[in-house]
Amino acid sequence: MMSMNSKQPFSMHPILHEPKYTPLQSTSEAIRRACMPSHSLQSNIFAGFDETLLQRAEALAAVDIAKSHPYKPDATYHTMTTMTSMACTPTSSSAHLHHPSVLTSHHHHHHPHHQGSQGLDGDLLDHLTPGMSVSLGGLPGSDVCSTASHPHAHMSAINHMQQHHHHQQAMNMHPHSMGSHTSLGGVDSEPDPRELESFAERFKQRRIKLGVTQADVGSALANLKIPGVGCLSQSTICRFESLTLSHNNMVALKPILEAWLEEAERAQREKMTKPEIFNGGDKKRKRTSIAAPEKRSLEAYFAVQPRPSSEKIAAIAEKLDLKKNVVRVWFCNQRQKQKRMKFSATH
DNA sequence: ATGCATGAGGC
DNA sequence: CCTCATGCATA
Repeated sequence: MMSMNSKQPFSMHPILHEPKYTPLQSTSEAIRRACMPSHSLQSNIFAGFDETLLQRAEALAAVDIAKSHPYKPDATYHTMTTMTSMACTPTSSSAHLHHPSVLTSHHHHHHPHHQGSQGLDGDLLDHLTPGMSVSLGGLPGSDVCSTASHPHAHMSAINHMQQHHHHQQAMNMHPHSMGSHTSLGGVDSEPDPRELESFAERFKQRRIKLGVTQADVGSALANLKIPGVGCLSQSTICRFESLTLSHNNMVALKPILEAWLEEAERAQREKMTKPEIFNGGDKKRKRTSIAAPEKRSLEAYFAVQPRPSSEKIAAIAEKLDLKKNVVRVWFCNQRQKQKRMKFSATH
């Protein structure tokens, strides 16, 4: 996580695909964010609601937090409570033709246990502010993708198989060839976390050696034209390298990134000569920021009830003066985080 | 590097 | 409405 790859490739120009964006995003309603001075206890907003839980949660959280938490610096949004700059993230809504791919790898193996230990996510983020490699959008460089060029590509799923809650699972479906892994004895699956971890490390190292940013890799993936595989974002590449994806996701992505790496190094050998530039346009989307105090409350509620009902979410939203959907999504994301695998300790 | 968000697919 | 995989916007 703390590694930095400040790699800003010079000017490479691939031929890549175009940034496919969705011109319009959703989020229709506007954000009201009024200021509620009386944040403390003005409980009871909704009649039929059980506010006891909330109050207890807050109390609990207060204690918990107070007694032992340095807390994360993460919240850069200091205590300037709401109403500051953030505003709506409207960007209207409508179509969204994008469904990247759903690369999932089957076997879910759940580690029903601990792991992160972030009841309140204290160590979820120990990021140091790196300020590096951010070479998004625009020019995906990397001549790695020498040949072919073609605009967009994506969608299609390689395999989906998620959530099989209480059952055991497994079917098999794999992303497809490209040789990667074992497959010796039994089936081809090799969820071996150790291998994944080392691959991720190796991948990053070689990627940097190639002078390619995470964003470049993501874009370049489309050039591999692997059926069902389009490009990926810098975020995903970053998460892959830092192992902050679910195990299944790591397993599914590995062969793809492995293929890219192979191709990239091959291409590097026969060197470039395919100058071309390309650029993309842009669009905006605003990201909502939840202030630290609110975030603390959310964490408190989460500790007590990770899966609040719709009504509770509404009440919480009301109390914190956040949009209900923001709260709902926050809980979803929190659950994902709580669940996500950080192999480090799992073996 | 990560927070908040969207959307597909499942139940 | 959830889970999961991903992404945009940001710090």
